[in-house]
Amino acid sequence: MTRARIVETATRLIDTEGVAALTMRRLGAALDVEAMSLYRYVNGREDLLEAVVDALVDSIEIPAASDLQPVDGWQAFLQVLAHNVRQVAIEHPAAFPLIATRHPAAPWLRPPLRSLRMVEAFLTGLEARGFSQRQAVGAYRSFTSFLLGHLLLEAAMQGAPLAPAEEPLDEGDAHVPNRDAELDVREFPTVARLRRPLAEDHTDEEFETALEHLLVRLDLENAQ
Amino acid sequence: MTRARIVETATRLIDTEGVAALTMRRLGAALDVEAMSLYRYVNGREDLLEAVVDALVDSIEIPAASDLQPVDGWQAFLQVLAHNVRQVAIEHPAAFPLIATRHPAAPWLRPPLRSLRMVEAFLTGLEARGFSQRQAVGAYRSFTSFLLGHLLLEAAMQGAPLAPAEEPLDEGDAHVPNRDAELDVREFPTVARLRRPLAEDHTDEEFETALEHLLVRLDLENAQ
DNA sequence: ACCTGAACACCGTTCAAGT
DNA sequence: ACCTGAACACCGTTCAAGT
Repeated sequence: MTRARIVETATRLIDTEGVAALTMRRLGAALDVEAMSLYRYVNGREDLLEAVVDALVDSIEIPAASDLQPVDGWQAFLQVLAHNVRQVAIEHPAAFPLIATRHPAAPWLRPPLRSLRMVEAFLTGLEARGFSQRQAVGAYRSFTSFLLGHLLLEAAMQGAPLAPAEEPLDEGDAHVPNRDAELDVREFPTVARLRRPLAEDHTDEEFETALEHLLVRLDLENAQ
Repeated sequence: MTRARIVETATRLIDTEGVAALTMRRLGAALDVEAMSLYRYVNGREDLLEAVVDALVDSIEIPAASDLQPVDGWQAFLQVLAHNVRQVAIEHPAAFPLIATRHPAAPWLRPPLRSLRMVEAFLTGLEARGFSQRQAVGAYRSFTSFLLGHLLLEAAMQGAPLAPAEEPLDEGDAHVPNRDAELDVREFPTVARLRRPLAEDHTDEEFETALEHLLVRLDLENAQ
């Protein structure tokens, strides 16, 4: 029994059954131990969640110089890093929101790159590829905002089936928000008309093109 | 006692004491009523949270034609809308993450514009200002991603003081993540060096320039 | 019609006690 | 050194009973 093992199975429990299902007692059971034993390794539930987040962030692979072609510059660095973060988000759709939601220790540790190790690697990575100090810091800000927006949306859409369909109240049936199939064409004609294009899933291209645009933007700012 | 009043005080409770403090029993007490009474108006805690989110989303002001100058086009529409969403996020820093985290009813209801009314207004607003169907849908996607990333980061940074400082474990003191003041210069030299620029708060300009860039990008895509 | 008391199952957490 | 039983305070939720 180690803290690492606890964090591991906690992460798995979250990913398979949702954050709400992560209970000290259930986690204990999953580890064949009583809940109270966990308090030897973990400072309560909050500390456990924090540890899960830290482990997830630490599992993001940072592209080393050897991973990239010698000709590649910062663009390749950010490209690869972005996809590595995305991979973690996709692998842990239920746990990823925790990364976004829990307040980081310092105000400049921005999710999802919210660890000192991560920030250090990011900044040195960009400075090594020609960014000035201000440019590197600015890129850290834009890059994190970009990742958070896209990946949280992606994760939220994945987790949908986990939420048990809720029954509407008996009373007030009149104003239950319309679900999927039954859409009030009178009240929302435009949504009804654009139903098809709205329903299409373009997550991959969206991420790709938004990333591309961010890189262009950074390039322009650096040239100025 | 109405559902609206319940949702209202629930929102206030969340904003002042955090989501974890929103308990059926405490909410009841805040309304001078036993917790069980709430079940007449609300289908359990989950339904209540959903209602809080819906109310927040509905409170976002959508710029009407009369709010804008006649010469203003879609750019002004998106500018004003973006700032209105941001205002709600800033007024409810603790509640805003709920908007981002809870799965919307339909996969194309993207936070933070996650209501039919909102999507309808957004799409008609853009179509009325010259967007094609595809362009309007594309803009809905980029715009929501942009808002989510920026506003969630902003909200997360605001809420920081709410989180009670956690004591590190007695054992394993060696690898407690360094907090603010005591930063290991050896291990994280670049972060230490860029300490100053990193600590600066540029939330406003960031939002402004990122929004500006998004508008430019949409303009380019529309021209193609 | 609206509120409540009592009850149940399930939490997080502490601590003295076991091995 | 590590795990546990018992206990406490606090949850969400149901339902029969009150007014």
